[in-house]
Amino acid sequence: MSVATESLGLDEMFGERSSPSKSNSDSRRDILVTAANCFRENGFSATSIDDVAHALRATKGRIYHHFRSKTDLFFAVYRMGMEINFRATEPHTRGDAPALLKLARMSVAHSIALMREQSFQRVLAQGVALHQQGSTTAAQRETLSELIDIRNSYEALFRKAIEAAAQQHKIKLSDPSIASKSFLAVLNSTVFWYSPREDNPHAEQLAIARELVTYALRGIGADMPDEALTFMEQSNDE
Amino acid sequence: MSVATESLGLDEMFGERSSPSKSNSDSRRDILVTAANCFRENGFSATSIDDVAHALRATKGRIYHHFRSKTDLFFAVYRMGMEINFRATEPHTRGDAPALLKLARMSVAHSIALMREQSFQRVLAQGVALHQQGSTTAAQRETLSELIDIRNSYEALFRKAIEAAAQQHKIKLSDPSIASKSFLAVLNSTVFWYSPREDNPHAEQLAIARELVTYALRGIGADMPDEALTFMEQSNDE
DNA sequence: TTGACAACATACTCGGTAGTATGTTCCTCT
DNA sequence: AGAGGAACATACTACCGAGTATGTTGTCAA
Repeated sequence: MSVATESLGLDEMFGERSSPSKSNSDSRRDILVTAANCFRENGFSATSIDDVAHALRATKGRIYHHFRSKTDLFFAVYRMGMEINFRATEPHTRGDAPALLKLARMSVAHSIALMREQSFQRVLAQGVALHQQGSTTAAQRETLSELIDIRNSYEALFRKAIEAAAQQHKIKLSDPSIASKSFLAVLNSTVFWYSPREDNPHAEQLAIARELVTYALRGIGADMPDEALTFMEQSNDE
Repeated sequence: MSVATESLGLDEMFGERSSPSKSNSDSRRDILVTAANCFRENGFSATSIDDVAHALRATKGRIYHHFRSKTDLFFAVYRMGMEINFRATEPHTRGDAPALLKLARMSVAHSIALMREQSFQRVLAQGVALHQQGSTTAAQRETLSELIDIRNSYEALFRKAIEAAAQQHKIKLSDPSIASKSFLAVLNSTVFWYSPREDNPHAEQLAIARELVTYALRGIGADMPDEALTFMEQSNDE
C-alpha cells in the first residue's frame, strides 16, 4: 500500500523493530490500514472494534490479539501516519541546497504525502483533537502526549526550515510561530476538502501541491523556486 | 454570552423567530452554549446527553424537551456557530470601500469571532467531519447537507471578496478555488492551537488576527491595508 | 508425535447511553 | 378557580460496544 518500510534511521523512533515472523507483521499492518480507513470514515469514538473487524473480514479476537485496547490501536495508526510524514519530508531537510529550496521541497513532499495517505492524515487530525480533549486513563494520556511530542518535532522541522529560509533570504518574519503555523495550515488544508480523482491522481496532486506551496511561501514573503518540483521522479513505487 | 441577537436580515436564514416566551428562548440558548462547550471538550459522539445535562445542572428531560435527538442538538449548535460567523463578517461585505479593504475587514472580523467563540467553531469543524463521514438516517443526512450549504455560502462570501480584490488590484490568482481554501485555512487555523489568555484576551486576539490576515493576504499577493483594523472600536459589548 | 505457542474465532459479561414514558410543578388564560 | 399546557424531573427500557475468557487450528521444534 505504498508504505514501504525501508531501513532509514527513523525505525527506532517508532519502535518498528523488524520482527522475524513475517506474517505477523503483515497482519498487523493490514489491521492498521483498515483501522485508518474506518477512523477516517467514522471518527474514533464512532468506530467500533467490530466495525474494523468486519472491514477486515475477521473478528475482534484478531484485533485484540495485536492491540491491547481500542486506544492502543488508534495510537498505532497515529504513529504510522507520523512515520509516513517523516519518511516523506525528512530526507529533504539534509543536504546543502539553499534553505528556501529545501523548504519548498519539504513542503511539496509533505503535501503530496498528505493527499496520498488521506486516511492516516485524518487520524492525525483526530489525534490533536483528542489531545485538546481529555483522555481517559493516565497511561493513555502519557502515550498521547508522547505522540504529540512527535508531531511537535515534525512541525519543528518546518519551523526551523522556515526560519533558515527567512534568514538566508533576508525575509522579515514578524512572528515566526504564527507564520509556521499558518504555513502548515495551508499545506494541511487538503485534509478537509481533497478527495482523489479516478485513475492516476498523481498529476492532480502535484498541481495542487504546487499551488499550496506557492501560496504558503508567499505568506512568508518568498517565491516558489522552480527547481522545487524536479525531485519528483522517484515517487513511482508499486 | 456576547451572542446578541439584534434584528439583522439573517434571522429567517436560521429560523430564529423571536418567540413570545422569553424564558423558553433563554433556556434553549443556555443549552446550546453548554452543549457547545461539551462538544468542544469531548467531541460529538464522546459527549453524552447526560454530560450536557449535568453541565447544565439539570437532567435529560430538559434537553429532550427542546431537542428531538442528540443529533438535532448538535445541528442547532452548528447553526448558532454559523450565525455567529455571519453576523461578524457579513456587515463588512457591503458598502463601497475598496475591495481589498473589505476583504481585510471581513478576515479580521472572522478571525476574532473564531477566537472569541472557540466552542462553537470547533463544533463547526466537527460538522464538516461528520459530513465527510456517513450520517445515520436519511433525514439527518438531508439536514446536514443543508448545514453544509450554509457553510459553503459563507465560504463563497470570502471567495467572492477575494476575487473582487484580485480583480480590482490586478492580482493574478492562478487557481481561485485553492487560493480561497488556503486563505480560510490560515484564518481558521487558530481553532487548533489558540486558547485564550487570562483577563483581557482582546488585545492578544487582535494581534493574532493581524498576523493571520497579513499572512493570508500575502498568499494571494496583496498587502494588508492599515485601515483594516480601525473598525474595531465597536467590539466592546457586555 | 507431541507439546507448546502463535494466531486467531466464539461466546459471554457488563457498564454506559440514546431514547421514551410518565410524573410533577407552575404559570396563564378564560 | 380550574383547566390546560409548558417546562421540566424521574424512572425505565433496550441496545450497543469494549473488553475478557475460553475454545480451535495450524505450525514448528525437539
